[in-house]
Amino acid sequence: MTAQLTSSDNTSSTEQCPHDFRVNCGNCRLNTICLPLALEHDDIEELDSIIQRSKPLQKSQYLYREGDEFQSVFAVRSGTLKAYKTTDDGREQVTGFYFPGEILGMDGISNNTHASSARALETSAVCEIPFSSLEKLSAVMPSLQRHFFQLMSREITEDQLLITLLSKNSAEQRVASLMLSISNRNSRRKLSATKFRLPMSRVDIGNYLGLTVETVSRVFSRMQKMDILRVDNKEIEILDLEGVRTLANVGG
Amino acid sequence: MTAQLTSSDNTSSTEQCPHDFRVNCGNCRLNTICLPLALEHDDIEELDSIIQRSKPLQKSQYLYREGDEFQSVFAVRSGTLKAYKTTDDGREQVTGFYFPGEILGMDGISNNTHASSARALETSAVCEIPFSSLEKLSAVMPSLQRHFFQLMSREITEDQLLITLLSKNSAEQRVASLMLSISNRNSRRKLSATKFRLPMSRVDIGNYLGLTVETVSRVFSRMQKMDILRVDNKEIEILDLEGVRTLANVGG
DNA sequence: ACACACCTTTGATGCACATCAAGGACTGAC
DNA sequence: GTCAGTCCTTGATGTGCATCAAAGGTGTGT
Repeated sequence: MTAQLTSSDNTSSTEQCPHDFRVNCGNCRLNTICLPLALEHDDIEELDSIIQRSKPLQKSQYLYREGDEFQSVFAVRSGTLKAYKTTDDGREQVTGFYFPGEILGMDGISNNTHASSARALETSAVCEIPFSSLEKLSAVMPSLQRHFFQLMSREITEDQLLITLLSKNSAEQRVASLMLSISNRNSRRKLSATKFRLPMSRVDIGNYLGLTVETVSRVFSRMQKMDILRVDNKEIEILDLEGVRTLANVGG
Repeated sequence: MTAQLTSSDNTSSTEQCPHDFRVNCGNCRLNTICLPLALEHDDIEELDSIIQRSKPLQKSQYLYREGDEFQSVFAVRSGTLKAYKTTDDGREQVTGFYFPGEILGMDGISNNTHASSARALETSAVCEIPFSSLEKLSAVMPSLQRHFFQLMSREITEDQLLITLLSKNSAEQRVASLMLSISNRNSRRKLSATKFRLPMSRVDIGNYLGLTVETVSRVFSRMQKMDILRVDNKEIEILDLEGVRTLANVGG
């Protein structure tokens, strides 16, 4: 990982608390994920100055709700959030899970209104980035403008992947794909790609993947019998990464 | 519709050909859809100067292919295009249909590579907007920057709608929703909201909606029996718009 | 330590849509 | 015009996942 730009005052104890909000972009562990930018030191400070950090969200607290006025996008600093829409007949559709370093809320730009709700799956801290400031800053920092175009474009391509998954793939392919996705996002954060704790419930997984809880549970059981996954409630261990990949693509 | 900004040289015969590429943004019939901007006359001319117009695409010709280097986004001037991804095992997933006034290609920004392919469903004309020029222009035209952020955000919210549709809704709800979507997009272009010709095949519809051709066909037949739709091959007439809306939301 | 609410698993049954199959309609080439 | 190819429709059958049902597990607050 790249060198810290500053050595600030929060190296007090053994390690900084992941939910600590007294951290700036320059010394944030996640800045290579959230801001893979060729920014000058001054630029980072300028960006840093518009970002608001606040107290962590507790589990199941809302970050924003569908219909709220859109003002900011958010970067996850710690924890996990889910975004979801409520359908006309009152059901939920989970549209994404957001891990540290990832940005959410961009679907609110088009109508100045959040198109989905977001809530914490566990205690989580976020950085709030007021969109109007971001727009102004983007106009004078071409690399920031480009970065946000790219972020939004990535959101589109990821949604397209999910569309394909839902439209064409079996229950096993869907669950295997999600496990791979989480695995990849963990390794990007230098965490284990094969052993992790799921922050979301089976209900949320099923909801995201267009399956019922029962089906998700059954798929996990089958994958255990195949010896490619070990499941202990929310603790997951991928025993055969290649096997999961095959299952995700070739399908079963 | 708003007044034309200029009266140019292409009012020759009765009406300008819809595929004519010698048209600029100022006098384009679609500019209230494509560019609902508070742009000054000079700004529109500047934007106009970066846009490239070329010969129409014939049916089934590619606009771009998955993996091509990304250089431009495109605005549809006439005709219809479909965008689709090819899955690992060689199947197609249609991710969207694009009608006149709509923008496609934005999924290529994130990796400088087109994430999907786009081809014409019928003879179609497009405006090519080189992205590098667009970026530069956006930095000095705040309303243009905002417009593109909004366009991309809208693409995200529309993908989320499709995700919900695929994940939660029955075959009838899906088909009814697509008919409504086409109806709405037609009326935005001052065309009939109840009578239109489908530019895409049943295969494409099924592919987009995650259904087989047979199911799409059967749903059309059922909707005819219910007297809410008249289907004659690709000619569609919505007989009971309220009925279609109910079917789309409440489902059946 | 207990109780209560919620989450997860497993089994039995049913159904919506896929698959397989075949005939008919449209389209373009010559 | 007619032929070949593609597209669309309809019917018969099969299956993957939803639904219904119930029991065991997990965590939390007191």
